[in-house]
Amino acid sequence: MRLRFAPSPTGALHVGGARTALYNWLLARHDGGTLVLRIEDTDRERSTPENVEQILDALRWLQIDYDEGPISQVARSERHKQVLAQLLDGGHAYHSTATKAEVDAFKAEHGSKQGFRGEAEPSGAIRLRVPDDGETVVHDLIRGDTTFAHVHLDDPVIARADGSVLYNFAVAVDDLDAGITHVVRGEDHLSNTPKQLLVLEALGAQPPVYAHLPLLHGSDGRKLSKRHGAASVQELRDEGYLPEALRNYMALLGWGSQDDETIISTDELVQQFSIERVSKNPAQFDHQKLRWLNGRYVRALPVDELTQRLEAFTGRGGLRAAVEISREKMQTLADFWPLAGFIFDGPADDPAAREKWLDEAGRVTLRAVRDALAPLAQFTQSAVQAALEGVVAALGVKPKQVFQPIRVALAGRAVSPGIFETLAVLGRDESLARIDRALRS
RNA sequence: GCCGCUAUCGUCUAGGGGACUAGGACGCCGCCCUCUCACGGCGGAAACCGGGGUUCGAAUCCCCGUAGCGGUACCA
Repeated sequence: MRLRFAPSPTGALHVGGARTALYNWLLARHDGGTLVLRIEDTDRERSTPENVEQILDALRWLQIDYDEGPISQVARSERHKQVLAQLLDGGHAYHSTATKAEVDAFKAEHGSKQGFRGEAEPSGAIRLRVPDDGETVVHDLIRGDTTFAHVHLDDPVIARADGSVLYNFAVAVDDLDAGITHVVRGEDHLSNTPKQLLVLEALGAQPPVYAHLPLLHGSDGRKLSKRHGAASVQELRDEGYLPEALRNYMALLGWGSQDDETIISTDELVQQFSIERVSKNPAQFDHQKLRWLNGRYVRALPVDELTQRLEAFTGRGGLRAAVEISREKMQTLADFWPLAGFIFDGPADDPAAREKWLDEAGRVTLRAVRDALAPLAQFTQSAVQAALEGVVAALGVKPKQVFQPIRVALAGRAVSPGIFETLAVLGRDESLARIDRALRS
């Protein structure tokens, strides 16, 4: 199998494109095949080096690698010109100066169901000659056969008047030259496929096998865009998602394993993935489910590994102890600092929490807590726990009445990692200092 | 407008003629666990787009309708 991922560098890589890349990668790795990366940069207006770099960066982060490329499509313009000449010589294509208005006029005259047919002219853009009769059938691994009657097709422009080639032509030639056996791409290309097939047929070439993936939609059922929150791979990375979790989630968007499992490692995906099981209907991208799935992956990570990732994510060091006590409460890497940042930056400022838990009764309790903690020989989690449970028993109050004031004194908020763990991580001096500060304020 | 694709809980899906009183997961609701928040456990509400066929029998096959989406560029 020779597959390809062929993004157009007109913006950041979005999850839709990332999923297409993933599916191609999964198929290539499953089969021991080859994945070719091609950059479809024939739109010179919108294609930029920055966008190319963004795509490469996104693929690197996702750990989706490729075996050949990246190949720039414009770099192949000599070959494209050569094939263009071949089609012109063979009478399969012709120059035409017909404008959009003229095409519309043609249809008005011949009926809206009649595709445009032009006359050969000495100059102008180049159109592919579509046969008047007959049909082109797209054989699709996911959708079965789709028939396109030639009479409905316009003679497509395959090269601009300046000689530069257009997508439907370049794709067909490049896939052919790269020896691509399977074209796996979004369903938005299904209607383009007969044009590409016609180019290949004019060249007398054998077409690849096609598989058109269902499109990805946002939460409102419409095309995924900025409106739906993070839509690019970079944004997802910045929101603290793990690449392995994102791969798992994207795989599930349009595909289900036989036993309908939800958590599937990348290795298992490589083993199980098959194009035949890809569904035909569009899927909506659901941040909620991704968050949940990411939480599962976060919790499955060894503490050292998670610490390393969080240190890279936050740009801070010495996080291990804080990570250990807060990992159960995180769903994304971005959740860490709001939850545990107080350990390093000092207590947060939450007036509502102070008012509720550091009232007169809270302060009385906090003093008792201080007296119980100060003389501890070992300031370990278990020693702290024993001491505090002693305070609870001695005061005869609910545990919460003792723990919440401590929590607010240490963290400045009513939410934090477990209180025994937090005290142990902060250590005696810092803990007592924070308690004293709370009592003074 | 024309061409085409699609149609199972709110969402992602399992299902490929009888095993379906339609299963799982996210989310939601309730209970349990509990020092907060989470995690975890248990339970619950929630779907076969509509209409015709085919068949002894249809979520599954066919047709029509409807809806959504895609294409219809000298964009990709």
